[in-house]
Amino acid sequence: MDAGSLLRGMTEAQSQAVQHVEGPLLVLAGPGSGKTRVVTHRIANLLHQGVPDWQIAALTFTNKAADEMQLRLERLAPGREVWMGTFHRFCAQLLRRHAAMVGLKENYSILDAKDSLVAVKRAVQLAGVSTSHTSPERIANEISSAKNQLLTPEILLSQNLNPLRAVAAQVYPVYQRQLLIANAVDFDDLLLHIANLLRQNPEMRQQLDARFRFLMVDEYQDTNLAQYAIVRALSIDHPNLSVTGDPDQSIYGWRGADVNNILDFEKDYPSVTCIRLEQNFRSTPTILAAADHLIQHNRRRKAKRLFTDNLDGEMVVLRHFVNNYQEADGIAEEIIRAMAEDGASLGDFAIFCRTNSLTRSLEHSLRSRSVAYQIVSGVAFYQRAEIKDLIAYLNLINNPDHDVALGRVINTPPRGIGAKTVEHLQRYADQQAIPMLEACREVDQIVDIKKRGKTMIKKFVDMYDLIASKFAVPVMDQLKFVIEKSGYGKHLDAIDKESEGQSRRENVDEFVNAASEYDRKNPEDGSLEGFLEQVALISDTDAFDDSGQAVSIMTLHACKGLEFPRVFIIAVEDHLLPHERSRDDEAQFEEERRLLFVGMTRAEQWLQLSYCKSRAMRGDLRPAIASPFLNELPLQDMRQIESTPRQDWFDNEFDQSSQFDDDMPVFQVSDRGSASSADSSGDDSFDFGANQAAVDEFPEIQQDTSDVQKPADEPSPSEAAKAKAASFLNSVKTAADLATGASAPLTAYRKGSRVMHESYGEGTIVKVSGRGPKCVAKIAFADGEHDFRLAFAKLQLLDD
DNA sequence: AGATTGCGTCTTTTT
DNA sequence: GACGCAATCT
Repeated sequence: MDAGSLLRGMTEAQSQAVQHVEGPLLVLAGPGSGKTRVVTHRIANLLHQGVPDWQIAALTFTNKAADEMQLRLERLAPGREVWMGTFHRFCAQLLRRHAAMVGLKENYSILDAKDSLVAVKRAVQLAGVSTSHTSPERIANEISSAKNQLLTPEILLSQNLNPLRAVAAQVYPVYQRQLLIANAVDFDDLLLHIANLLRQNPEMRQQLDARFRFLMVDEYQDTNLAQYAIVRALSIDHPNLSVTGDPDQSIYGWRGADVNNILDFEKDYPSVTCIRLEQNFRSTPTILAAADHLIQHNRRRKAKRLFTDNLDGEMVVLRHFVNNYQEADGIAEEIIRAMAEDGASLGDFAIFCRTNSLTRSLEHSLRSRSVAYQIVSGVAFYQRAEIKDLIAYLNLINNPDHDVALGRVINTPPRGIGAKTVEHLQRYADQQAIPMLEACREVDQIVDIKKRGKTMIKKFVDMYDLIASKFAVPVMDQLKFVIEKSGYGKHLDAIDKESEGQSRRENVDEFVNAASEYDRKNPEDGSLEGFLEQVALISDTDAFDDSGQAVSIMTLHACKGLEFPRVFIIAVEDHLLPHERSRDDEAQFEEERRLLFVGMTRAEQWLQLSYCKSRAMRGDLRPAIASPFLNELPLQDMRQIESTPRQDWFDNEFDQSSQFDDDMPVFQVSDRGSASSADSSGDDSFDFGANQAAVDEFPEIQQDTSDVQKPADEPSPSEAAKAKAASFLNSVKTAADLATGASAPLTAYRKGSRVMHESYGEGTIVKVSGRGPKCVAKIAFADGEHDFRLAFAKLQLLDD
């Protein structure tokens, strides 16, 4: 491809950016302004100008963004290999080469957030600090933010201001020391170590600066101090740094991102060329105007003018619903309607929400209508217990010092090595400052461990040596060997037999496939180490499949960088968007506004915002209030749809005869209103108004309730009991919704079991009898009919 | 040792 | 609703 055709169809501003070769470049790119296109074309142009592949590196925040760029570049400049990837991957690979300089070995492991929390907990114990007024999570958070700001343990100790920081400062050095012993790093360390290396080794910095002569950073508004330091250090002798971003899309302030990095870029590099991409090629003018209207309300902001030549489209919809179930149903219905009438396809739709927990009712509604969906960043595949277990085995093989991994597998499957024994092992390891596997090998030295424990540990070490002896074979073979020899396979089969539900074995098989896929892609340089690195740095957002025929559901954070023809944003309500934890601080409040801005600007043709009158959260039905952001939209130009209230059971007279009305739609059968959700009645933010009325009106029901929940030792109903009664009524309402002949996805507790979510899949309701706590529904499933009883707070499967 | 159960706590966003 | 923890049972 020649230089001329690289510019075809580009605006003046775009082609200027593409043609920029030497010197710092700042591209302020509004949403949908063709930023990725500009970046990839610029890389192609650099190559065309004779810049060697290896002198260029493009840093992104997600693997998906990197893959997308890679793909597009391949079309522009086939066969050229430019390094593209996330900040974390970039640092991980550099660190492999220079591990020794920070006291690590090159086979170091990367801890994910969960693993790192485990390590922090251990460090808290060892440091001997009290967590009475804080939690390991908070401490971990504090350490993480310290790392993001490039603060060493020493600095943190010297400037302890608030009590939480002071505690974190005590734990931080202990934690760091343990990570070194375990030959491991956490996510933040990847950046921190590299930033420190670059600062402390001028020679190495110089070399790398020369090596990565042309550096590009995407989403620059989301860089934190560590990332900033790295980028700057690599652009001193060769300041061919090009950054793209949009201050209005900065949504990671909570993670240490600093918008000033982009706002002050011109100060850092006075000779910068600044280009603004303000023309939007994505959305209709109506959508763009609504988003622009909103973002104008941010005070701390660089003024920007967004415009588009696109044709006018439908009005933005602002829709109100009675509750979240209706909201979910309404969206599902709209999707079905748009597909039937407007020729839309499943992949056109996306649903965004503020928090992950909001996806639940959506799932129910879509599944019950057989609308295919994918949840981006839901319960992650790699976070499932069985997958994490296997990864831990592999980690321990690759890095025998990995204590977190050892802690995870030493008694999984059960090998008779109990908590007490592990504790003794850990203490010994801490004393000797050695990894725990080492301690296992020296188990004879540990006086506290009984003979039986010693034998068990020796057996475990033998097993380890066996599975670790297969080093340097394809990862898939290694994995299969582990599954067989560790006894984990048998263990899994036992579990799968025990609980009929989803098969863990299937997940494991999928993981084995992933391993074989890795082997196939890396026939030469494939190694366990590489596989583990890839697995550690993969994010759930990356699993998003845009070719698939499915509706996409994701958080507002996950939607950045994506676009969809039709977008729904749900729960635009106060305390959710803006989130209650971000309401008080103005900077955070503005970030919430940007979050909504990002969501709105993903839409190409059609956009709906919705909010509810009440929303079920944590088992309780809570009143919801419209988001203040809604008043900042051009409402007169939008289509507002009010809810048409369904006959809600507790909104009206309690009419017993109509309880099992056959026409009543089935909403959701679930275990709403759990017994543990009590004691919230004292809280002003809870309103049991409607339910409370029912409680007062039907004392006999309340009597039933207290019978079920408490063995008659409480004389008069407390506020808490009333609240429990209210949520109980909620459950009864659910039973009332069971209409004969309807089909419903059913999730239930198995009687007497702690197993949550025993899913029975789709079933048809054959018969409903009784009511209240005695209500029994007979439901036919593929494997036959089962009776379900709605007991207090739980849907129970009766004995077979 | 291991399984089970009840209880208390926390629940935003993620590389 | 999810999870960790501690008390209790098998």
